Amino acid sequence: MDEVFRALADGSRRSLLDRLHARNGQTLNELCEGLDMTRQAVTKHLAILEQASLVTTFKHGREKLHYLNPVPIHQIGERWIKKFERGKLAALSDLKRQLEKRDE
Amino acid sequence: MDEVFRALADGSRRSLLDRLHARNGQTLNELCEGLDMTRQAVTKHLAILEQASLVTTFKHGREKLHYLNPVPIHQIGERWIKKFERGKLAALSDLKRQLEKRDE
DNA sequence: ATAATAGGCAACCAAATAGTTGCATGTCAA
DNA sequence: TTGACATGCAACTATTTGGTTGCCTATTAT
Repeated sequence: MDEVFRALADGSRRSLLDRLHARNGQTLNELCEGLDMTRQAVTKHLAILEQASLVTTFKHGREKLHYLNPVPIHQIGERWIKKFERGKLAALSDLKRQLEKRDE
Repeated sequence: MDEVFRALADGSRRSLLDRLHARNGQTLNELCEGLDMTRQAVTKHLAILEQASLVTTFKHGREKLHYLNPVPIHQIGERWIKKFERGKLAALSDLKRQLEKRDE
């Protein structure tokens, strides 16, 4: 879980995930296109995404194909976001109360 | 959005959010209790959470009260996680297909 | 008034991060 | 078979990050 959060912390990596979400199974070079970064930098980002199991790769000849693994993102939604969704209204009313108290 | 992801990347910060989720409106010293970190380190983490609008603070005398702001977490769920939720099944079947192809 | 308490500020440090360049390897096509 | 293409590996660098220590300020309680 920690690795997933760390992987998602970087905007370049999130946009790589976006690209794969738009078109799954791209090669490294395809993923590099239009990015203001060297291929090696992209490789490193993809390695971090792979370590976090957000991306899975397959070798096809001399090409490396990158596929999105949707499971970890789903888990963050289920195990983390939803937990804070419960108690959201209570937290909001706590905040509101304090904001009003401030103006007394 | 970027600041929120960055803030969530650190485990100590996520556990501070957990603590506030368990009991809202804690002081700095309360949030420090039991943590293997100096008060100043905690202060820095809280500052990052505050910058990302995940936490809002109010001064009450010499104490500083910390309140959870549930909105950014909710937004990540809505704007980010849900986006990948759509297409999740397609991505999973892409993955499965490639895994099977590997064993040919 | 003064001591204790709650927190703030700034300088410093080590390790991690995001990026680079240069070169090597493996695969495909002419 | 040889050149072009796709990717891998390693060393190096600058910046960011997570943490520390030391001291200062503001508020409360005795």
